[in-house]
Amino acid sequence: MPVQKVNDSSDLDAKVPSHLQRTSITSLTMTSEPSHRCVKTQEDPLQRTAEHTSINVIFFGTLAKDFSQSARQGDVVLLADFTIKKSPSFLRDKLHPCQLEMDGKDDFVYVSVICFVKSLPLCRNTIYAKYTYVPLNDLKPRTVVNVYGVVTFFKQPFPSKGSDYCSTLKITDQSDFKVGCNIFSKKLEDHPILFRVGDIIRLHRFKTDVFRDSMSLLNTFGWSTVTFDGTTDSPVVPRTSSKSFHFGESDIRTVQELRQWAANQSWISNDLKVSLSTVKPGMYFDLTCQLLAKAVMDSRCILLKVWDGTKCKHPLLNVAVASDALEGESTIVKDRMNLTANVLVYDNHLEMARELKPGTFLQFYNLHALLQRAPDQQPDQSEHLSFHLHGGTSYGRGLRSLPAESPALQSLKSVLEKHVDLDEYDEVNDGTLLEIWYTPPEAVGWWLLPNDEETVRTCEHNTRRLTLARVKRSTPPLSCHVRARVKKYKPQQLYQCLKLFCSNCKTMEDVPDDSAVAKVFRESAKDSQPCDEQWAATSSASSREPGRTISMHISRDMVGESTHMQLIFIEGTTLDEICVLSRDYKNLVPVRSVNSRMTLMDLTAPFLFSGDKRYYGCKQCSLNTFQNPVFTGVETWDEQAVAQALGVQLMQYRLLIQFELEDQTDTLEALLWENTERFFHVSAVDASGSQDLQDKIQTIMDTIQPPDSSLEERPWLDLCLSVYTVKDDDRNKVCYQITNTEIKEE
DNA sequence: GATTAGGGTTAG
Repeated sequence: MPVQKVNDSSDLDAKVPSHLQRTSITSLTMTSEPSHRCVKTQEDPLQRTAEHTSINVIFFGTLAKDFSQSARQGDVVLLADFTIKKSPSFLRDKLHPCQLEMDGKDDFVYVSVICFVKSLPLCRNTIYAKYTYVPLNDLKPRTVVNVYGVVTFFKQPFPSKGSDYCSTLKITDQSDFKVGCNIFSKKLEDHPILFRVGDIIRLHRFKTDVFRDSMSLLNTFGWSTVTFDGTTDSPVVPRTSSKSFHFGESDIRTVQELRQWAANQSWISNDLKVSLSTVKPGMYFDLTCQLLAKAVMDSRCILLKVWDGTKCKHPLLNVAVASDALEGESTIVKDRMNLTANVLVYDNHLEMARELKPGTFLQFYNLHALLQRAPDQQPDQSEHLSFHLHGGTSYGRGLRSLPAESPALQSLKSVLEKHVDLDEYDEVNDGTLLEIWYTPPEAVGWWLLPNDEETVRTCEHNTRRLTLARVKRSTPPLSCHVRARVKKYKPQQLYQCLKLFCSNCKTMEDVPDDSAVAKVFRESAKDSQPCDEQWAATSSASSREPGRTISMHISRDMVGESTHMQLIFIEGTTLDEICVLSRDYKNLVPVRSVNSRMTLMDLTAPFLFSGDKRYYGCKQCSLNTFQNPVFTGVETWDEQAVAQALGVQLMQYRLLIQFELEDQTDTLEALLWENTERFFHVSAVDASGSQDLQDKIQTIMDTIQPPDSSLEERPWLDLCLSVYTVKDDDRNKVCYQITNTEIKEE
């Protein structure tokens, strides 16, 4: 006879064959007449020790297989035609002195399938043992009981000094008695699933005892726990890792009654929820949040970057982590809005933190808010708020992930949804939302605007700060402000940033290198005879090289004037020689002789040496008025006056650097051109003759873009940008220039 | 197979 199923245990009675008589387990003895007996029993009844209400049943052969496939724990079964044997395990298991063996082909079993709930909805016509729950004020020492309670304190399971994890909790009920409870189990998943104070717990088969004058509970053989959210009016959903457990309408009622009662208790109703917007420095508090990113700091510390969608009133500490060490999304946008809390998780909590995946909802218990200074922060800057989950389990300190459907998360999720545009921002690199952050400080609070840039803007206008992505979408002409880092710059050889610029024809060219200039000098000095000009007084000397004469000419117009030594024309020197001479003479104009007439050198060479400086003329725009120069009416000869007298279009020294700027939204190439001298606090012409000033520029560039630095190591620049168009092959090309910005001086 | 803990702050 195979195992058969019926829908209701009351149907079992109808299945009892007429020749058999039903009996109870307690009345079974070794002398019972088996062929006339059948028993109705249920697995795992409650009160099984005292009256031997529990009996071991052993199935053999196909019956064993059928039964194991049909029956589950808690089912009511009808057994017939069994054999009664002495129980070999009686002394050990304290169950019935007998056991039943089912091995014959005539034996039969009916199984009444009762409903095991994994989740609601309930199966209504279920039958299960009548569990009795003892009010907490009625507990007697050294008994095994079932209780319901509201959790007033709990610790997440922690490793005990023994072999198991230990959950420690305290519960209460309508009697207002507080009872401590310890649960030991090797398996973490068997521990009660508790999220917060106010949760409701049902304990089955817990042993009572007295400890320090109050009752305590300890799990004992056959124990189980089920927990429920304590929120009134929320669905009563049992939380357990167990695949089968009893759960009925009376449980729902009990949970609802406890919820209602607890809601009016001061210890729970006064428990105000702390968020990032309400946390105060020094506080220990519980935080419900979402994990954004994590990074292992060292063997005893993990950084969790979290948010709860609320904006902290204190500046939040940002713990810098190399991007490749960070698991999870970039928090840059949320950092800027003071939405990201950096939580340092220590010691015993690492075991839990290691398993967490970004995106998970988290509950921290006894998190410590601490004001501290970042390592690179100046003492005069305000301290930032950091969060520490210290080692240990005092005050229930710990953390756990929360299932997304948890009622405790409903308010968090609705707050986070209001920031859904931030995620959108991350996806499309759109700067729209950053405008909140980029509005002027007085509008949003000083703490949102760091003052850690290497540059300072000098412009008067108060235009909004934009992201680079926004700048790129804007329509020129436009002035705007950006906060960006230097990704790259050109030229990498900084001496190449020094340019010659003709303000007349807008030609720009590199400063010729010395070898090119020296060549012009050599060619000019070759086989030349000193020129002979009526307007000039000349003195000549032989050089060391045969056939080369060095001549100096001074304008006769100037002889007798105080300025006569201010402008000297020199012929037949090498580049090196004129450099040496220029130390002693204010203005040296190198010339050559063409058919005995004085002529300027090829304008590849400087037309004027003045101390350390060399001045060049524009090849396109210089007029050849040297035939009849006029040297009167000039008080002080400078490069302008000399150029004018010689009919030379003076080229200006300029510094040109092309930056590749970068922020979290985009990159953009911007020139430092018209504003370069102000930016570096260096004049281009001075830099042309000074190694010190060139070194200064190099030092500044090494500060804003340290060699071999990662992006995070590079400082932010607060920049004023000018967006404009230039014609390029009849097409309008949009250009960007850094204007009104200076490097901060130390 | 007994034991573990039995709430009450790290000190980064």
